[in-house]
Amino acid sequence: MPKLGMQPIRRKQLIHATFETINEVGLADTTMALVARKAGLSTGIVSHYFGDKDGLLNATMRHILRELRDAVAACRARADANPRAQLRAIIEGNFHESQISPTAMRVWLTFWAASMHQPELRRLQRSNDHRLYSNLCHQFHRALPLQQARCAARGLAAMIDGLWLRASLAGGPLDVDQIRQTAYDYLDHHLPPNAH
Amino acid sequence: MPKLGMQPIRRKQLIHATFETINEVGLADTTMALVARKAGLSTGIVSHYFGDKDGLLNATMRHILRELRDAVAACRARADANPRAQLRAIIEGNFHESQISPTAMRVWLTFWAASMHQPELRRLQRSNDHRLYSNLCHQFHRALPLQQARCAARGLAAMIDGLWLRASLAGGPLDVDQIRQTAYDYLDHHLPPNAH
Amino acid sequence: MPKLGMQPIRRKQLIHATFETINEVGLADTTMALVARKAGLSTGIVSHYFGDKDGLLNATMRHILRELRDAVAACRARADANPRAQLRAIIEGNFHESQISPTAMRVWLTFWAASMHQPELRRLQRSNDHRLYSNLCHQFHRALPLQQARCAARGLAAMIDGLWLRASLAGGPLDVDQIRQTAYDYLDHHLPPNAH
Amino acid sequence: MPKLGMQPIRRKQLIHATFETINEVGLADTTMALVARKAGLSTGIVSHYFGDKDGLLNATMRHILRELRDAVAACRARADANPRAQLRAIIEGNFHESQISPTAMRVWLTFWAASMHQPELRRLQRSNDHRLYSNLCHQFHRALPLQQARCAARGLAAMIDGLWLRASLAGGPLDVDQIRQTAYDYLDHHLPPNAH
DNA sequence: TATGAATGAGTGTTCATTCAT
DNA sequence: TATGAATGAACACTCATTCAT
Repeated sequence: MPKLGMQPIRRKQLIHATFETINEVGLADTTMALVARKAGLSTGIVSHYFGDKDGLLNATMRHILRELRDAVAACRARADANPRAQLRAIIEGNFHESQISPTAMRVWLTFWAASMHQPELRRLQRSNDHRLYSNLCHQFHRALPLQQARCAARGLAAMIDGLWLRASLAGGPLDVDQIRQTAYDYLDHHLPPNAH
Repeated sequence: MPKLGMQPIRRKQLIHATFETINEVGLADTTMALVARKAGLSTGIVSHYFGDKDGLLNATMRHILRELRDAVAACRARADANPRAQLRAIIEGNFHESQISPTAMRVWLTFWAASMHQPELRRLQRSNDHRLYSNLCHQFHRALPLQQARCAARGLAAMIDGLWLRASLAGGPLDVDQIRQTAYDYLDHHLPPNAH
Repeated sequence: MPKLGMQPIRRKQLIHATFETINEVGLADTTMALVARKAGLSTGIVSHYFGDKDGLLNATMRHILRELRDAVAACRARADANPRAQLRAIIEGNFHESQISPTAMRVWLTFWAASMHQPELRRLQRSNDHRLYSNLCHQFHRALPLQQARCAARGLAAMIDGLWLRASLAGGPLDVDQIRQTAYDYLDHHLPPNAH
Repeated sequence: MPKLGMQPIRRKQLIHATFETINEVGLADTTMALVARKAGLSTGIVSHYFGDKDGLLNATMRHILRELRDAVAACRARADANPRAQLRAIIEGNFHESQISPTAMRVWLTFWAASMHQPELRRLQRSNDHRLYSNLCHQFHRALPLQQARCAARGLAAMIDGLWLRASLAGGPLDVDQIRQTAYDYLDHHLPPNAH
């Protein structure tokens, strides 16, 4: 018998290598040979586990979005149940240590751009988008009338994406506190002062 | 007998064709042959006017940013000189008719992503970024203390970019009024009520 | 604990799977993985039993030719000993039920074509060819002078192969009676009327 | 301006190189690089003129069939109009100098085999088949009742194909006279003695 | 100024084969 | 005996670029 249970290990290896490669040279210059070499594997193995290049890229994007979702969920679970705390937790999750590395942001933006012309990536992107807006809207609505809640949610969602966007271009290390503070500041201006 | 003065005409033709091609098939699938065909010209002509592919892409990005800058400048020129009106004019310019077509947004995001790994594009991008922040900061500072002005400017810049970002993924026609309203709403919450 | 006596079983399974695969997708698209899957076995097993791909193909061709030879021999054994009956039996064997399925004909022609550039297959093909000619010649010679017998044998051999060839391209079910009749008709024109 | 009118020249070069390559190494080992090298051109040029490999192979098969058709037509034009002469001319054309080189026969059979699994090649093959049968049938019918004419035509068509088939496997130079004689002999046995 | 024929390096992908288990 | 993970050479095809005209 061959070594069993290699599939999840190899998949993780390759997804990680893809992630690193995209960060280093950009999606346009990411070749399967480069990814395979970074993973320390042969080129043929990629097809074995992911079918083709698109399969690998899809899996990588799924992985990124799942990690983001998990980070947000973890922050929210640790936070109080009141709207302000939950909204702060969503912001915190989106700019959590694990998420805001320059690498993560660059790759995330790369996939966002790619999703404009690749239906499968687009689907993933839009469902992720929608979840963020939906969560924000729900929490705002606990403290604001529906119309205002929707407006505030749209604004905060845009700001979170915009902060990622601008951070993706920054050269040096990010000032995470400042980024988070900008978003918290939005909250302070949009939630009623007495809201918890 | 060579026709004289063709250079600006051909350059415009090719930049326009590049713009359209990127919008239709994405940067990854934009080949010089495709661009040339859309422009109704031969493949060889591109090298003649732009040197190589990068030259064409740089020129195209410059063209886009210049149009954005002009739109903002025009809006500001028409507006009152007071901070609120100027800030609204900046927002208005960024989401002006000429700028917010789905096409423009997609191409703009495409270049943003590409700029992460191409120094020349990156330089263009960052200087454009900086101008937006700088303008916002200056206007906010006329109504707010420096620290608050900077924070508000960071927030609004992020929101403007974020609104573009989210709009780039939308399938159908954009609700421009809603987009603009979201940004105006930010202003209302961050400018002192009595500021003009 | 290795199962004993699997060899003949596995070989039959794999040869049959090869036969079916070639018929379905053609030799060019016949991969070992496809054959193995059709046999319900793993890819590695083929090398185990046949060494390599050529070994499998050689074995498959041998199998086909053996079946053809057996079909002819069986028909001849059932027939009268006189030349006409023997010649008809040879024709009958070549177009016997077991041989004239569209599948068999396609695979047979596939190997014929392949044999042009593969010495081992070529050897098999030529020896088979020669046997057909030789048998025909011998029987014709019992009723005709040598020169005429040779000519008739060449003609009938060519006709038999040609009928297979043309049948291999037919789309629908074959009109076996018509095929056989065409060959019998040749006999009637070339054997002396009084020959038995 | 670039050199004009290269298209027909290059196409001929490449088709000829394909023909030679298939003859030498077989279709399975015919790579585009091999063909291009034999033509003294680069690999990219093939796509430029034929789209892809299938396009090149289709064009090559078309070329072969056209040459065969032309050879037959030329022989028939030179022959008397009576059925026997026309039938002999058809045989002569099919085994004309230009057609019966071992090379031509091998390539012809190669395409026949390939046509079993490639719809476009199959279409070409069948239309060619049908023309041969149709021509034979028409001429036989001038000397025989319809039913017998059809039977004779089927037989001669099969014999012609069979003679090609058997010749394709011959190692050395072909005995063309013997091949032709075998087919003429068929005629003599199937046409009424007094037919012209 | 403009063409498009021609190049050839580089890509994703396939697949026979090997081998540890 | 049997598996299937893993390899890497070979393939068809793409495309930016060059250049004779």
